[in-house]
Amino acid sequence: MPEHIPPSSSAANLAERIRAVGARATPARIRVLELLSAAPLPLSHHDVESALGAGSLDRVTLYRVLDWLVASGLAVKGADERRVWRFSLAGGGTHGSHAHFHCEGCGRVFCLDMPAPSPPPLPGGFTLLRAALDLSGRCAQCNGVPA
Amino acid sequence: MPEHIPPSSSAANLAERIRAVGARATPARIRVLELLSAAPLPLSHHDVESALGAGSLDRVTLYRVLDWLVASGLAVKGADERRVWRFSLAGGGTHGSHAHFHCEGCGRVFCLDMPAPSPPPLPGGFTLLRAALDLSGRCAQCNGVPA
DNA sequence: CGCTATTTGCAACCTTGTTGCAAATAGCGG
DNA sequence: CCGCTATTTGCAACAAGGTTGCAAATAGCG
Repeated sequence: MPEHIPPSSSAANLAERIRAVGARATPARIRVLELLSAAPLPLSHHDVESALGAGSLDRVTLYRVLDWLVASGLAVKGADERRVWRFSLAGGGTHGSHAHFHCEGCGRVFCLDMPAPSPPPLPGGFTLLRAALDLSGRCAQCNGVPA
Repeated sequence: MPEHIPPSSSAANLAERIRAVGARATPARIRVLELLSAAPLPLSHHDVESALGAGSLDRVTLYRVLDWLVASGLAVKGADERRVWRFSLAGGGTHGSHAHFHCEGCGRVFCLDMPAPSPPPLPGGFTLLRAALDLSGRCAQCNGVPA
């Protein structure tokens, strides 16, 4: 979720944003939010832990802070290709409509820019939150085509 | 992977297919293959374990059988939205064109009949094997709509 | 400054997945 | 049909990632 221009990443402003969702602006939350604001890519729990300096924040507290960020809508959580949870600031990119190509050879995922698929009809009672076109096959490299 | 007409799912034929890749046709492998053949959707390790009856097959053996199936090309492995590994028979279903709906509430997956999205342009050297439209949101039950 | 609900840290625990090794066995040749 | 050996299985132990309960610390109110 590359969103390189967060609204404001000063500690004071972050504290403000935290209080805005009705919670206490604690050092732990501010520091984690600062990190996420500065990160060009989604961070894993481990990334955050080591960026803060191991032991500087309890492992469990970090899990709770990250989950709280997601629950309060300040961050979003998604699994990467290696099934590691990664967190990034919310709001940034609704991510528009785009497709993923998954290579069955090397397992890498490529993002393709392409028009959104037309929203399909759903059974009654179902609500749609997200739609993704997932393609799979073999990438150029796995097909032996040089980059 | 709803492919309801697997090449052949009789135990004898599955044993044949296992020997064809140069390995021993053991009960564990045959039973797991049978399950995957019959499954309309990719199964998790846990799904298989409980379908076989807990304890009927050692936990570790099942991990090994599943990984062996993937290594030998009989099955494919992929992570679902909840980061759970799911296994399905390889090759079997070109799967036609249809979409999956993933409920973010209960985690269930529903198959929707719908026309295939038009095949998008791929970068040079890439080959397309499969295309799936993956929708997510909340199912009727999780929305409180009675069946 | 004092109070209380919210957060934190800790210790223990669960789940998922892996490793090493001894016992069982598929499938070969006789 | 029988024995043999490489392959599989089951077990026990371990490791990473994640969760829970509870007592101690503290943000932010008046």
